[in-house]
Amino acid sequence: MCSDEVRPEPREKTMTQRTTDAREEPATYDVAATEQKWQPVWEKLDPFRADDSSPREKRYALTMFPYPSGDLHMGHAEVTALHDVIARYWWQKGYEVLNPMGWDSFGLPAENAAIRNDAHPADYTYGNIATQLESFQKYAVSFDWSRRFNTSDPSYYRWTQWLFLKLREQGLAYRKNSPVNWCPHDQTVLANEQVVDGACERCGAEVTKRELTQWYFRTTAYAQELLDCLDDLQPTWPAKVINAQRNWIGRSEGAHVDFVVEGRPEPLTVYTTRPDTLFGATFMVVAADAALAGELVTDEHRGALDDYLVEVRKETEINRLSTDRPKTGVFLGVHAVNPLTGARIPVYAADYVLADYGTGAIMAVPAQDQRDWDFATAFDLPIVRTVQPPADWEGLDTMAFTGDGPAINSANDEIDLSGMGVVEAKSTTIAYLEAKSLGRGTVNFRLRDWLLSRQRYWGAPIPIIHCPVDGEVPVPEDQLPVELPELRGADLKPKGTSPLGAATDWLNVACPTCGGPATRDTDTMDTFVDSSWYFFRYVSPHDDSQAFDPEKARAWGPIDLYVGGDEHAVLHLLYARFFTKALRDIGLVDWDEPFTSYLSQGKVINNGRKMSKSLGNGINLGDQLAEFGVDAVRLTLVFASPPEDNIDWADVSPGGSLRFLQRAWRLSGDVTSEPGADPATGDTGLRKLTHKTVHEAEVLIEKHRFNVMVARTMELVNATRKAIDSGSGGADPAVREAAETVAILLSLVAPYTAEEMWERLGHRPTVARVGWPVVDPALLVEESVTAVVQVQGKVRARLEVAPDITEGDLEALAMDDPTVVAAIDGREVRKVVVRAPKLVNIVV
RNA sequence: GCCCCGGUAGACCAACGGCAGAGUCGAUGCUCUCAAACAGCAUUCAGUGUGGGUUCGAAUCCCACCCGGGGCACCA
Repeated sequence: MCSDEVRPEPREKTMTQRTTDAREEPATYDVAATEQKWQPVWEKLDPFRADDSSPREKRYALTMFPYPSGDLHMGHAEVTALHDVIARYWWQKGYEVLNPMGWDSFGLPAENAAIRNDAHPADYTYGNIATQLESFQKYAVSFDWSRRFNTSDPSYYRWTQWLFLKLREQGLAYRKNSPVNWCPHDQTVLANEQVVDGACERCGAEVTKRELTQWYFRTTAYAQELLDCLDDLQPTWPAKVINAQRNWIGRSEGAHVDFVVEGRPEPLTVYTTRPDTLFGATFMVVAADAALAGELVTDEHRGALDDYLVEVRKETEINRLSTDRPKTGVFLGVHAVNPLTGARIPVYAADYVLADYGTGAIMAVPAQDQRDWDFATAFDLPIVRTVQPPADWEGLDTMAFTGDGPAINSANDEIDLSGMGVVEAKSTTIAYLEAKSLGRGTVNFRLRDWLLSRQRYWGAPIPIIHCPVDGEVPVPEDQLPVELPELRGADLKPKGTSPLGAATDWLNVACPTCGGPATRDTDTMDTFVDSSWYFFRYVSPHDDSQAFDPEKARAWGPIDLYVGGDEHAVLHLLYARFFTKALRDIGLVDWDEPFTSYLSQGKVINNGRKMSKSLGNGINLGDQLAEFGVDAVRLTLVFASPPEDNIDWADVSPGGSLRFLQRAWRLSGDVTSEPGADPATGDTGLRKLTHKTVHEAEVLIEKHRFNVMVARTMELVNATRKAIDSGSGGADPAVREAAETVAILLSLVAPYTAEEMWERLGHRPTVARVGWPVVDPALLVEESVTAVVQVQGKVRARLEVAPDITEGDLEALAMDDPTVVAAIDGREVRKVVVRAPKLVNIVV
């Protein structure tokens, strides 16, 4: 660290007890000793074990399970601290809470680390899991550890494989040959969701395309439902996640239009969102890398297409996505006929049209589409305006007009769109095309099927056997799991084909159908498959007869609250939603959606920047915990801001958090009444605040305003301190009630401090399960409130009035007030707005 | 370019359309101390990004713009 001099003093000074004066209570408690003291006690009490047969109402709280790369970091600390507020609150409120944790332990980092260190991915993985488990336990999150599992355990991935086969039976998993995203660094294919701005989501390498036969999940089968259900999730999911998913699914409405191609029996069908502009279609473009291009091209032009394809395949995704790149393409030597104008229009192949969207072909309308305009300009093709731009529009000779306006040049003997706006012209055209069987209105989605095979080692093998006679044969269920071959000492370096192919003993098997020689599928599944169903497994994690127990799934689920980062806004959350719907249709569950509500937490950053090795601004969680203790770090993370905001570690003060915790703890030493003392005999003012605080804390926790809940707890601590020092004193039972309430409130955020307080208050552990304080409604009622009297919106007087004062009484009182009378100054009162009991506004 | 979210004291953040300030950090001063740390007490500082509108009344609702964050994007 570079700033040693300005850092807080070492631990002994800030954290140990002060024992200078034997008569005085110690001013602070020893954080490290407290942590060591309570961990074994809690382990023995096991207070967070979820009981399937409990009669209490059930709640399922889930936080994203970690990938085991090294020890826990600030991000884990934040998400679990926030999540634990809710989970512990639910326990206190009397629910039976399922709050499980495990590890998402398949994946590339383990494999890459193994390659670097000449070790085995399993060693790296299980070593890190042990480290993280220990850290989690010290961090005192209310997880039910009896339910933990790892996705890389054969007892888990057996069921990942089984579910794959179930989806395949339903036609939801299939293999096809297609141009796919290829990461040249990791030497594997990637799903669409894993390509970010043309680069590999994991390693950042520029993605290229390859033509490969791969396994897919048919996510598009649920495109509409995935979109529709977002409406139901809207109130309980963050807007940004809903928005991201909507954009990703990308529904659009338009039409399929059939074009007759000269010398070809079947039509060339295009998808367009602007059927109203069909009169302006002056040429057509098919995706250069689509099979269609090869089918359409004449022999004369085939050479040119092949040359062009070589160029196209060389382009990286990043270049291809650049919109200011000049348009390129080749003429295919064929013509089609515009069904409305009868014009003969040329057909081109170009790389600005995508093979896997719509039909892989478009009608080009240069006057109303900028991309088509650019192509038409480059290839000197005709441009016909069919929407009239406004008179003062300056793009008339230079660009496409995509706005609304009256249709022009849009009439033939049978249909006349002239003067219609875009919306009307669209529906009129679609109706005409449908009547003439030339096309039909249709809906299209941007969402693609999920490419799930990976050419890497550390994942669940795809349970398929390829037989020269029987083709794709599923591995029989009783032979699951298909275990990963050990391949210890083998070369796992990415070679573009799966390392599993090298395990010949494993590879070669008898075909389950015909018994002849066959080979296993050598690809492994994307690790997002593992995490798409893990929340089901937690309901019956040790069941070796089924993936999960449907009865228990019904009893616990769906998940009441899911907490995680928004880097998974589309990836994991969309896949998990897809899996849930697929499993529902298979009949395994009755949930439509897995996550009833979702809390997306911000990131922990430092000095305005993301923490990173290269910037050297990383904050090490272990160091923070050693310096300030678990509770202070947790409190800091919860208190810093609303959960969804980023936390800049440079803006917060774990030292301040520790000081607050010590202040709170000190209350427990100053309480001199006995446990069970009747608070009703105590100071009413403090009691009112205590009950109000509990009441507000409930509302705030349910609204996920944890930072404000902590602020309210701080207020209660301050008021209790004041009561002890200069109020009713430490013997007042109301002070005990307040201190005990503080301990319970803190049990959600600072479990060690809360437990220590609870013990000093004369109770036995654990404070985490004593139950939420019962609010006495009588104590929430104020005897008097301050009413504000405004004249012309300016505050002129304050009146102490009864909370149930009538509007008439309040108005009379206000009009009698001398300062108000002075402010009115004899002017005519035009209007009096009364909002009893809080406000009167007099307008003159 | 299209779509979401946000902008309040020096910093982090609060405020059912009704007194802009709950809490924390920082700074400053004081008390305690031989001195310091710890602790305690007190003080400090914004009129809510900008401009309009609705309203008796706007940080809050509406419109436009600016700035920041995020999603989508050669998706026809």
